[in-house]
This record gives sequence, structure tokens and C-alpha cells, in this order.
Amino acid sequence: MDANLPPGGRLADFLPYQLSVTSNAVSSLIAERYRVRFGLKIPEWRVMAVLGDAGTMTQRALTDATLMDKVAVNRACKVLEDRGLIARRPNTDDGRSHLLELTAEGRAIHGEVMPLAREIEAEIFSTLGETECEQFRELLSRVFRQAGRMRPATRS
Amino acid sequence: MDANLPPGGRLADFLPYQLSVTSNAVSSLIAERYRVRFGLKIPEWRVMAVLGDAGTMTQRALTDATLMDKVAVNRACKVLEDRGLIARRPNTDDGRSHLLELTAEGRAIHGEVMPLAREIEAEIFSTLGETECEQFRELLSRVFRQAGRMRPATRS
DNA sequence: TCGATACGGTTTCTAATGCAACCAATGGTG
DNA sequence: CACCATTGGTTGCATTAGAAACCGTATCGA
Repeated sequence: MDANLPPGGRLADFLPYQLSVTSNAVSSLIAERYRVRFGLKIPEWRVMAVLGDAGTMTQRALTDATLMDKVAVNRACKVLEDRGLIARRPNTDDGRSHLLELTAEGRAIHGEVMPLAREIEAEIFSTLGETECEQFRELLSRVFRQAGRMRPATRS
Repeated sequence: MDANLPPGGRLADFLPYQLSVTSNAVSSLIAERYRVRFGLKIPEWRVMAVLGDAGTMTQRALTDATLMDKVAVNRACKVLEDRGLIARRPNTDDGRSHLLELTAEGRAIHGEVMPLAREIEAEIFSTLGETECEQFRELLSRVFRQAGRMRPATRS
């Protein structure tokens, strides 16, 4: 990051900028790999990851679990449903929502997708040692909470 | 981040995901503050930051310095020019490009903008100590370089 | 000098993202 | 039971980001 910037460039020292470009680089890298291999976009992949892990949930629960917008979740679910990777069942407890779960095919994909995810993760963070990874996690978590604390009171 | 996720949620342990949501939270926080106070969007702010620091450069140099797309730079410059914050001079060395620099008004805004940037940065990362901040920077930098190394050879 | 190629910048088009309005169902209150 | 506020989900719309096509200038080699 420093290499392609003129010396004395203050923008490059701005932490939110470093955070942004790094996240961007990592995200687009992963997005590309998922796209070529499974035809999945990141929101779709996130939904599958959570469903494969938790079993059955509503869209509402998915928005909580993925921290994505509810329309992003809705669209991802629609795509996955059209591809036959997830199925909707009526929710007897609440007629407004449906219960979503992976189909057999969905579970099969999930079984392939998750190892790839771990693989990519391991490759990207291979430059960090074990303890550094944990520390990175910890720092991110704290920054995230702090940002949440600073947000001007908007909760849907 | 852990609080609003069901226990055993594997997505929440996925480092790229943590990186993404954290970056997102920080970015939207900053974007909001700049919007209400200066009517500047992040790309515009970045251009101003670099110009205020480096003095005079072409759009091409700006894309290198900000790591933004060249059309993003172009649009940001157009907006800033319309607002009278930057000016274009013909480039005698190369007729294709222009030399961009802050106007007097632009420098005035820049003088207000940068302290606010540092202020927000300090607030967000106040949860991290001095050495932790430096370490966070270092880790981000390494991850960024690693992501660059893994990218499948596409450079415009 | 001429031609081909590359490059900076601009415009245009299309995909993605987010927001707000909207519909249907629920739950509480009188 | 009627009313109303709330919630899950959906749709439509506006804004944004990115890709590709395009134009004029520069550069390099014959």
C-alpha cells in the first residue's frame, strides 16, 4: 500500500482508508473465486453459510445473522430458491414469514463451499501467524463495537 | 458482533466477514459525518485530501494515490470543480491531461476537513491503544499486500 | 514522417446497493 | 370483535459503482 503512494501521502496513513481498501481487496478476491466456481455472490454465500450452520430460519433471522439489509437477504433467498438450493416452507407460527432451509442439493453445495471458504481465508491470512490472526480478530471486533456505539441512533 | 448472532454461528468467525462488516460500519459512519458537515462524499474527500497534501496532480496520479477507479476520480473531480473547490490548468507537458489543484476556497475547506478526519479517526480507534493502533495498521497492510499477491493478474 | 499502439480522460450502459413506500399478517387494547 | 400500531416481507425507485466503448493526444518504430 505504501509502495504506490507518494511519500508523505497522508491519506495512506488514514486508518479508515487502510481498512476500507483492505476490506475491498479481500472482498473482491473472494467474490471472484465464488463467482467462477459456484456462481454465487457474497450475499448468497452468506445466506447459505448461515442456513447450513443453523438449519432453519426466517428471513428476519437471516438479516440479524448476516448483518445485511433485509432486501439483500430477500433477493439472495430468491436467487437461491430459483436455483433449487434452498426451500421455503410455510411458517405455522407466523403466516407472514416462511421457514427457509437448504435442499439436498443446497447441502451438497454447502459442503463444498465451506471448505473453499476456509481455504481462501487461510491463504489470505497466511501472512499472519496464529496469534496475530486472533489479535486481528480482536481488534476488528473492538473497532466494530466502537463504530456501533458512535452511530447516531438508528435501529430498525 | 457476537452478541446478535446465535452461538455456533460460523459466519461470524469468518475473518473476511468480520473485516467487511467492520469496514462497512466505519465507512458509513464517516460518510455520514462528511455529508452533513461538508456535503462531501468519500471519493470527493479522498481527492481533496490527496490534492491538499501533494499540491498538484493529474487524474491519473490521483487514481494511483487513492486506489479508486479512474471514473470515480473523474466524477469526484467534476463535482469538486463545479463547487469551485479545485481548478484545472492545462498540462503543458501532456495535452491529454490537466493539472488539478485546490482553489483558495478548496484549501480553506481542506483545512477544516482534515482536522475532522483526524478527530473521527481518533474517536473510532480510541478503543485501541497507541501500540494497538500501530499493530492494526501493520496487520492491515500485510493482509492488503497478500490480497494483491493473490489477485489473478489484472492491472489497467 | 507516417502508422500503429498505448494512454489519459470522458461518456455511456449495465449491474449492484440502499431507501422508502407498500401489503399482508400479527398482537395488543378498548 | 373492531381498531390500531407493529412487524415480516416484497416491490419499486433512486443512487452508486464498475465495465466497456470512445476520443484525442502522445510515443515508438519503421
